Amino acid sequence: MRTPITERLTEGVRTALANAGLPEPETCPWEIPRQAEHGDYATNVAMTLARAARRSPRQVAELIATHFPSLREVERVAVAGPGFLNVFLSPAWCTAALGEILEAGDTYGRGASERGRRVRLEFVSANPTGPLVIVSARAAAVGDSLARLLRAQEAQVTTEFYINDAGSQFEALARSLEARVRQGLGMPAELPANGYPGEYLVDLASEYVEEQRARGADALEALEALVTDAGERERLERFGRYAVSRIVEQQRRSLRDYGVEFDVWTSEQRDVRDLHLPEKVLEELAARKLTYEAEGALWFRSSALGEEAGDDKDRVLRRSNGEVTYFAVDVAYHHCVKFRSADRVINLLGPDHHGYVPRMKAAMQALGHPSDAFEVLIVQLVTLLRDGQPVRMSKRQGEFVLMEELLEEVGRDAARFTFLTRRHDSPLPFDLAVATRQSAENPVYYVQYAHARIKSIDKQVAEQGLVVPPLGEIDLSPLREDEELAIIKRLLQYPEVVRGAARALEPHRVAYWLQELAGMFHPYYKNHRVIQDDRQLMLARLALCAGVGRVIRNGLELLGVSAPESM
RNA sequence: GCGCCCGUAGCUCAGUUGGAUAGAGCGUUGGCCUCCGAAGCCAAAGGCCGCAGGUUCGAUUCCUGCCGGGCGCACCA
Repeated sequence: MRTPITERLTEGVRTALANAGLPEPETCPWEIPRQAEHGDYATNVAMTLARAARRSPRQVAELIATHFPSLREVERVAVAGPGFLNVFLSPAWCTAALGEILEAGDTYGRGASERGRRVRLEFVSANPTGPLVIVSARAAAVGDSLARLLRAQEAQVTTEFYINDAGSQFEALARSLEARVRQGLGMPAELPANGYPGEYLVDLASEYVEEQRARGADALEALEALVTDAGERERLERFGRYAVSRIVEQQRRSLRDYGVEFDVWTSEQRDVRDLHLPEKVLEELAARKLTYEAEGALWFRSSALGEEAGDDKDRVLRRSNGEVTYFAVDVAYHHCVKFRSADRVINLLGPDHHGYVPRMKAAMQALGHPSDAFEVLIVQLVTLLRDGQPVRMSKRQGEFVLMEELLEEVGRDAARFTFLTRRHDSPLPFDLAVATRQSAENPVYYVQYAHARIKSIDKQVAEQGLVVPPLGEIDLSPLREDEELAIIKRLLQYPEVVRGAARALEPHRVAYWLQELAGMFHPYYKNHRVIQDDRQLMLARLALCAGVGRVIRNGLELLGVSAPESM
């Protein structure tokens, strides 16, 4: 499809308005009516234009309809209700368009609505204090799909995982590992009060001790010297860095198994603090007269930034003990790094961070970035159930369901698809027992099954030795059934679904749409035979099936879900 | 108390930047495999779209208030 159908229709409307001597509308929104009698596409431009045209909506609609140019795509234009314009597509054009869909192949559905935009997309960014849990799986599914959607619209996307390898949680992690190492060396040690009790740190500690042991007696002695003699800074550094690198490596592996890879892994310590970016940004804010000192600390005047960006109170940038806050570091990072290589910054955060959003927006705006250039999507919690009973997920208590376990239990495709059947800001109950027990009834299989069925038809054709000419030579005109036409029209909507999902940052739209497409294909398959004696009809139907299969595959690709040939 | 998000079928959720007679899956009930894959198809039942106002030709969608639920309100990250 060189130009989406709605653009052609809009051109038609503009031409008609010009011919009728009526004013131009700013936009011409097209919707797909629920009922077939209302056509394939409908618009309310006439109603929005009525005031400026000083005519009744119906009169405007009539004028547009009578002056509407003849287009190959359009069979007729009708006026209905208070002033709707209902457009009926030409069946002949639709069937011919199927050929174009097949020709476009894996590029069908791509668009250019985000062309030239550089997007920096951060998601998951779990603390490096333990393995990934199920919320991260949701964030990963949403974030990865968003990246795919935006890329399908020619945005230049950089995906990023931010590692919080500094600050108090980092220190708690380092102390926890140190305690476990002491225990591994047979020394008395207790976990710090705010430490991480999980078993994985015990394993990590014993691996660390083993590594040193394997290097020889010297290394082991050096380790013992470290825990007994070395200063606090050095111990924190050694154990903290080791724990973070191992845990991040594990997180990276889990994500890769899940089909999610990041372009950039950023270290808070190395890429922000060590470069003294926080100090730089504090100076910049000070130069703009947006900071002040009080109670020994340095504050950001976030409450004084106007209604839109305003925070409800001022925020501390540098504590009275001289350390910069996490907030200051984050502001520095966004301003000095992210915005230097992007004009649009999108962060996926958990609901526990939503109070944090206003101050970040305020800071970004204060530093001169357009208010809509920095976006935060809150990914709601996943409440995990097993047979209806809540599964507690607390790292502190050491009882939680890992992302790896989720993948093992319900599978990558089912997990990703399930996460993408809800809006990101809607809480998601996920019953592990149900998901496994009824995995065959999961919506993802409904969609995948349609694809597998189509592939199976192709196999049948090959086994029966039937010769299928190249697509360009197949006459598509035998596709005359209502269901066939409806399916083709559905396929023609696909590029706009993708564009809409990318614009709204809502991958779930694609998931829903695919379910509906599969919901049209399955009954069609039941009611009409593809392989049959009428060779012309068979070839045309094979082409239709190929179109459905292609769009399902393209759509699932945007969700990061596989399209199996058989299942 | 203040702020953000959410109240749609028994359950879980969609509802296309305000559109025409509100949808799907699960669950329930009843049918369909000598015919390209039954992970499928067909049918039935199920709704004051939380409540009350307002804006509009038109509201599940926007505004206000109330009721009910979740979350956040650190010199933590």
